Amino acid sequence: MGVVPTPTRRGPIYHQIADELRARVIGGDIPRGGKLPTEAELTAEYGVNRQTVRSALSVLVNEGLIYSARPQGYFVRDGEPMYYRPQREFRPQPASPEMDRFMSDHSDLGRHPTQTIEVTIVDPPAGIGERLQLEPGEPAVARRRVRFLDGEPYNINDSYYPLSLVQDTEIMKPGDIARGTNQVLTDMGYEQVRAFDEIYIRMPTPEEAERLHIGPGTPVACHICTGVTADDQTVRVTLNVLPGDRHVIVYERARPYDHDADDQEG
Amino acid sequence: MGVVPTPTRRGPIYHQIADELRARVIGGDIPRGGKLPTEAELTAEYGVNRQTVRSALSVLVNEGLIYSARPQGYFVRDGEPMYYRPQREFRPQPASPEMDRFMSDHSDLGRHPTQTIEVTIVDPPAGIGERLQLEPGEPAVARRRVRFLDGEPYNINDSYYPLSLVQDTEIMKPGDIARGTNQVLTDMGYEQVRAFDEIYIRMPTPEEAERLHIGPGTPVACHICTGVTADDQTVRVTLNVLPGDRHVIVYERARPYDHDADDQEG
DNA sequence: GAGTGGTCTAGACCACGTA
DNA sequence: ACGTGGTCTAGACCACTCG
Repeated sequence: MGVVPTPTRRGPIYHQIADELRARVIGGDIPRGGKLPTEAELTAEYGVNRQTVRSALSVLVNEGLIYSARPQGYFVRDGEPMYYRPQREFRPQPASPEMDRFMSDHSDLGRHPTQTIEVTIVDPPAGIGERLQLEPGEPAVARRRVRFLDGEPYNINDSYYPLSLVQDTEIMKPGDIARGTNQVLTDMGYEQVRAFDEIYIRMPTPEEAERLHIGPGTPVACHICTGVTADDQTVRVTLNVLPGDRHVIVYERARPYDHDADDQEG
Repeated sequence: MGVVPTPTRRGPIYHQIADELRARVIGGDIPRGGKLPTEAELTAEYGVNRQTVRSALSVLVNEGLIYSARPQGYFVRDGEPMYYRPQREFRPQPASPEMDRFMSDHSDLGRHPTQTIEVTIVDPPAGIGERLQLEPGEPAVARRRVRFLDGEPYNINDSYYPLSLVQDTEIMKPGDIARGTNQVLTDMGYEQVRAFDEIYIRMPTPEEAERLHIGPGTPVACHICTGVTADDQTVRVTLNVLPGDRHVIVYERARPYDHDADDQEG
């Protein structure tokens, strides 16, 4: 019944086929962006049913190693991720205050940044209300943005504010705010002096997958930033959703350190 | 042909079934840790073939929402992630220098931390050699650790050093180093004054999945830390692999900031 | 032994994009 | 028109764990 490529057959057939195809890809036999054999060819090559071949291929798709482009076939994934730099230090105002850092960072690189902004009053999603210290049922204002580079979605950036705080302020205005929303809050007497950052890693929800054009096998990082005033009042929660195939989160630490989860072993 | 649950049928049947089951889980009809109907029951309920039901369930498994525990059935995922805190600031030596931060952080919480350490001379994996500024073929020393909490794998922590730098030093010794490896390097005249951090998000390799007991639908964060001396010499690269279902990366920013990828919109 | 999910086969029809 | 992958059915055997 067909060629048995691995004499040491371990586990189900589709695992063996997936292992061999993975080795071909990683070993460079099939280059980046290259085309895999068709399902029919693999069916003949391994002498198994088409569904078995499909099971093997779906393993690699779910690993994010390959993708299918019907009806052209399966291809090895390619593409370098962008850099995502959480801001660590106080820095001077940018040259053009009407353009935010995302916009100015990327327009330098010859890429064309665009974004959509939408402001709504919402019942805050799970987790957001708690971080904003809202009573159950208390509404929040959501400034939702999707950012694009050269027309491709780059990330989701949704900021939430207590409605009681920002009602009838500039923050409710859809569209750019020249000063920046944090400055608006500062001018209102709510300067943020601390921020808590959390990064969760998970698979996208179907809604996120659609909003960001995320394919199978692609996780997202969920960066939640909570801004707090000197009075320990939470005035803002920002939710960033970053597709894993398009981002590297990078930052630099300028001071020496002695103890680090990375490398210290007492 | 069975009950059609959604009068507005969009897309393939297994998507519709997956959507309905997802709604049941998210809506709380099936609580955390609760059991889903069996494949046979769903087959009867929806009047479709078992493979169609399995396709729907595999969608939710790959989203990380449910898991299967044969032969008990499918269950809604549960479990709170641990905190992972990249160190940001200089901090004093811990009370017990022979125990690293991972160990002391978690023994406080009534969890039992353990780790395995293994030191080998290796041809550095892709990406590591470049970061260490090694010539092609030049070997590196790998200190590989897997850390456990209560016997369950928590993360992978592999540090790489140029062999030419650390040959015949304490770093080659498998097992704990009382001073800490960074202190050893400092005492050798290679104090690290800067570090570059990169976080990649992706699905685990099969080897990582096995080493860390990672189930389907669980992405990993890959935290790469590159330590540099005042002479711009790279003396260490650490590779952390964190399963997404067991970690939240958290940190606090103590200074105000005006421009931030999170929230600034000029 | 009974019931679960895991794997595999055989065959069929469809939607889609390219040629 | 053709070949691609996407979906679906029908039926079968297996390994495992539980009662």
